[in-house]
Amino acid sequence: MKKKIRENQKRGNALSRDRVIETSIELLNGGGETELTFRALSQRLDTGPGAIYWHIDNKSDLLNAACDLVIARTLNAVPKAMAPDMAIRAVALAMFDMMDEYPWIGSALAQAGGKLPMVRILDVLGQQIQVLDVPEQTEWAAASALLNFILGVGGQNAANAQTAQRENLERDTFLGEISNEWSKLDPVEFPFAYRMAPRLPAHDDRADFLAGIDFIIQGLAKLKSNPDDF
Amino acid sequence: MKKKIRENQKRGNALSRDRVIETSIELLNGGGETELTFRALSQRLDTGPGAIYWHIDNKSDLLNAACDLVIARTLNAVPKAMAPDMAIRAVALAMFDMMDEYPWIGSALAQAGGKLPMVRILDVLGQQIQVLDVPEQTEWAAASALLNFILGVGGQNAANAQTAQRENLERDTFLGEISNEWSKLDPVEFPFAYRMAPRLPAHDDRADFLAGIDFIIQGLAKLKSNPDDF
DNA sequence: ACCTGAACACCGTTCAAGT
DNA sequence: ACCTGAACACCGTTCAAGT
Repeated sequence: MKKKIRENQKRGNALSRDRVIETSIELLNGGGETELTFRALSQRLDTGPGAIYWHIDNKSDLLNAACDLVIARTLNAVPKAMAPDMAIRAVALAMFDMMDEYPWIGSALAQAGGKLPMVRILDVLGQQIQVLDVPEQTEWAAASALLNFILGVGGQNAANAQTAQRENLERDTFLGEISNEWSKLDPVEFPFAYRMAPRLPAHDDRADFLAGIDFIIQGLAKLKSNPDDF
Repeated sequence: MKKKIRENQKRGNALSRDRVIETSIELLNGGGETELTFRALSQRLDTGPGAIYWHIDNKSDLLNAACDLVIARTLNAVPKAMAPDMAIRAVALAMFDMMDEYPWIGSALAQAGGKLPMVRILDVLGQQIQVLDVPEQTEWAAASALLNFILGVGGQNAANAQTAQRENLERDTFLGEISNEWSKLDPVEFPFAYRMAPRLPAHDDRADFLAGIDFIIQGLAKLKSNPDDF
């Protein structure tokens, strides 16, 4: 039996942190978090699982780095030369669209507290908040309110995508199922959900997201004009 | 060797869905998600792993049920006979305190899209939104903005708790570490985070959370008085 | 310095067999 | 109807051994 030749290093196919991360992103984009295993990854990189550990600390480091790369690229592509409130909307929408297209990002972000990917988003938001000229002691609360709302939406989106994948459903039929479940709830115990059930399938996630961002921005504006309310 | 007698069923120790869930909550409260395994659970219930599957579909069903029980109890204990905006604050704070004490709740919520525990929170918020008398087509956006913000904070809290546990740190020293990392960031690339770093250790999570809720409520109020802005 | 791949210590889940 | 516990098909991670 011929020995398998795999001298990647000498043939210019050398493993590198960047290649590991790029390939991880391919796997994640393709099939979500479930697809990213050290075995699948090493197979695609034509190497052994152990080799990856030379370039990466552990799985959470890997997920974090993959997430960070995608977020940095996305944030860089957002034009920000506009009024601060518009820039905040633009950044938020870019995050929404990214997490909508690649749900794994939302759950990766949820796992990385205070880490670089999160800090990137926070910082861009915070810069605009500064331009908005809110009182200094509320800058942090404002930026992290926006961030936490974005992370919350991204997390829910990721959870929905994963359930839909597990149950092998299209996104639309998945929403239909939830609507159906909600309409079977006790209208006395769950009046709101029961009432919202029929609206669920037709509603526009993206518009709702933007409305949420607007609530926060408007709340900030009100604080500026009426600081005694706070 | 004496045969181990374990006729739980006949001795009044019969397994039941409720007992499985209560015991799961004990494990989760004790050591977070890492502690909840079918092996640990079956050991504590003095049975085999397979027995649990007679009462429960799978792990996500289990986590969901545990989460739902805690949330239902917490929500029931919140007094809501007050002005709607105050009731919203009370509910939100109750959620915050619960997720602060038991971080696993935040991550369990993040995994359960559209499921009962989430619907409970949404519904209580939505009921108060209705009393607030916002335009009908923004009720949903308002309730889900509040919900997503709460879920975002809970998710971050859970992530922080887990990192702190993994690195065996107290909550305070953990914040100190993050502050330290942020102060080493490039102040040109991350001006906001760099500037916030020194404030991080002393800041009040709970107050920031409440401020975020207030931004949204104030944004809603502004919408009411000035609907053309939207 | 970097890679290999078998081995380790876990998981959730299944299922034939028991009572 | 309910429980038992070995077995299955996976994981992430380690590490002696290679180049």
